[in-house]
Amino acid sequence: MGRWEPDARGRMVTAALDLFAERGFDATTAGDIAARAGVTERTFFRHFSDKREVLFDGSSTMQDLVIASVDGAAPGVQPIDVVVSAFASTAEFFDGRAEFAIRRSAVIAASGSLRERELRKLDDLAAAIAEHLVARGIDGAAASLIAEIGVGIFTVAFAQWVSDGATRSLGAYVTAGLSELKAQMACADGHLAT
Amino acid sequence: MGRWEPDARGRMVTAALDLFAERGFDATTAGDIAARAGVTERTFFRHFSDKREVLFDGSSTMQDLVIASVDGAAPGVQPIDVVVSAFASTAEFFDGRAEFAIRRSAVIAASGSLRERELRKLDDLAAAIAEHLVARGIDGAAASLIAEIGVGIFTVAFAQWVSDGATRSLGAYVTAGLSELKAQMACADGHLAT
DNA sequence: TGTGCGATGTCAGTCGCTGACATCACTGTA
DNA sequence: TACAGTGATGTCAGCGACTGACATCGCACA
Repeated sequence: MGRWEPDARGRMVTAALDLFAERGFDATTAGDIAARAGVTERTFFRHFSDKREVLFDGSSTMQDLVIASVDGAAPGVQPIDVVVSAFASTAEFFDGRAEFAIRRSAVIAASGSLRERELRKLDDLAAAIAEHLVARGIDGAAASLIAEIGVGIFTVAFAQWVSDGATRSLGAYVTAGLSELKAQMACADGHLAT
Repeated sequence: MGRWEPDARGRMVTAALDLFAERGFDATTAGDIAARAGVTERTFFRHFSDKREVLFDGSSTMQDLVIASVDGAAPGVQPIDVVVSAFASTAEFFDGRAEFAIRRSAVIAASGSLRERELRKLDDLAAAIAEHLVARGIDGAAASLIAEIGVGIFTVAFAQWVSDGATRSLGAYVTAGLSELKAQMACADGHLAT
């Protein structure tokens, strides 16, 4: 896939993250990103379907990890544990990219437009999880609910992980979230609630 | 606030929903909506911050209902029950607008762009709920988690309510969702799971 | 009758995004 | 070595979303 200068795509991702952090998403033009990456605006849009997508280039990797974990779960495991374990399995991926993830997270949080795109990715992920839970024999409505709960736990866990500067593993926050939820539901489990 | 012809805003909402249903969101221009409503494109953008927002004109009403219910909950009630009851309290509002809600829901589901906006509104709602749970003395992390769970339950409940043609009250789906969740968490509660 | 004000219309312009077409760098083949 | 094929890139024209600036209209109130 070599071309003029190699890794045009990677240069665009870096340029975009830098520019969004410097000037903000709205004040950054697609042409600005392309120029800093040494390509044309048209080329930018050939690589990314829209201006936001440049920050979500690796999001399918996470989805693949989660889905693979769901599909690989042993039979008989409680569905909620299947999903939470699936999210916990992404910890290694994120722990190794903590610095990038934190910068990216700050940029996304600062833009309503980018937040919308992130929420959509999470919703797509929830739909995929539900689908694969159904394939495990779980009722459709229950599958959708469990998938949503899993995404909710992950979202809160991720925010805390970022907020704490990624000092502990993301996995710890995910499993703590499940314990917290069980406590809140007045289950016979650990008590972490306030 | 009467002007030339009264209720320009309402006319634009109706025109937009009709056009989106007929041609789809992407194939409808802001100018098309404005023309059918008898105003100018510029006027459309004075009433709505962007093309999508025309379908979310009443979304603050729902948020107000939920937040008021959270604030009005008796002290000592379990946080998860506070939130689920808050969502259940919107049932009357939606039951009375079932036809509109169903049409609107179909239009939104057909457009990725509109789905993103809806997800953002729900996320804003979750953030507001969490904030008001904190005001009730609940720990921040737990508040965020419970708010996310509440939104997840509501989302699934709403989808089922629409899917069933609004034959039963939305409230029934919301409370059933909570029972289902408790069952999934292996709590001492009703068993609705598969 | 006239004056103030808020809602609307008009116009020009930027930016996101796309289709169509030419061009460039590299690859394989004769 | 020369040449054709292929995929990524550059160029250009154009639509639609959105915005700022300014003129105008209709109503209320003195």
